[in-house]
Amino acid sequence: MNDTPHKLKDTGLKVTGPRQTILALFQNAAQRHMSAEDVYKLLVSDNTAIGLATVYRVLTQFEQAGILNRSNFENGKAVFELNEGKHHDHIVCMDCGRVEEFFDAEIEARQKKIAKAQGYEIEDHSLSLYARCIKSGCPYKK
Amino acid sequence: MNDTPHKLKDTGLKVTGPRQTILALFQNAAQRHMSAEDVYKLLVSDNTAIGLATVYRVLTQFEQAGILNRSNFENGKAVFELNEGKHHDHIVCMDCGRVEEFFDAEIEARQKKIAKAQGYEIEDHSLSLYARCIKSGCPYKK
DNA sequence: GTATATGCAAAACTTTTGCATCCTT
DNA sequence: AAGGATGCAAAAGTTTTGCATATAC
Repeated sequence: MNDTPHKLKDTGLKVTGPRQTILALFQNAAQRHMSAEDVYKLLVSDNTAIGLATVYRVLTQFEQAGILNRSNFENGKAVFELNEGKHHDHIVCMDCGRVEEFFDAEIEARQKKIAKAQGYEIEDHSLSLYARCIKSGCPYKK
Repeated sequence: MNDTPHKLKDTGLKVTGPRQTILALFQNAAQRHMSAEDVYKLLVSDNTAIGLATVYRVLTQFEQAGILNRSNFENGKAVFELNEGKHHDHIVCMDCGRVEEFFDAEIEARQKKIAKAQGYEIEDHSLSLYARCIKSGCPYKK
């Protein structure tokens, strides 16, 4: 059931307490997208003593190991989410901060085509839509 | 020829030395995309004494006035460019840092459609392709 | 036992703000 | 003359780093 240790070992990272805790946090937390500060606060509220510096180090290592993905939204803080192998882009609600995901093959295809036409080979890309909910679920809907 | 004062007056901003200098800098500089630090360094190398805090304030005011556009690339620093009324997205070269622009009506249309389908109305968006030059112009080409 | 990880504090880096002074209108 | 703008220094916010100690293998 708890395959966290295996997942860590697979990457060559030592299986330490902080790493297991933080990985489990992403696997179980209510919110899928979290900043370093979000993670740290969750740990504190769980009475789990992990230093903020360790949180940053672990998040960076997890990103390099392919366990997490990092995104930079317009608020200036990096947010992380579990990498489940399916690339996607984001819609960020400007009212409530909720983050949803989407994937569009046509946008992906056109990006490649455009880059190539301008003489580039895409290594990575980031597409974020900043929007306002028009559905009823948004708690901050005007 | 120098319509800088008019452009500033039109926005309701007072025509001050720093504002004229910084606007002229964007109108004449070799690079179209500049961070606050880039601007500040250019000013220093021109022996123009403008405080870094003023640079930040002016850039923010110019953005709010619609004179400049702000983008956040993955390096964590905001970059500004002249707003010439034509929305576009960016290709950032990961070797040399060069920034190119593109616009694709189809991508724009699909973004709107996707947001709507998920219950959002787009307010803004940011699309950046991180890529490597395959043409000869890149000075850092491998 | 050795190499790596962690915690804490300090530092780095970008951006913002308080306040006295100066400048535009 | 009055309100807004600027400069400087200090502060704020996020992320990184140095170093002594603790932990995994």
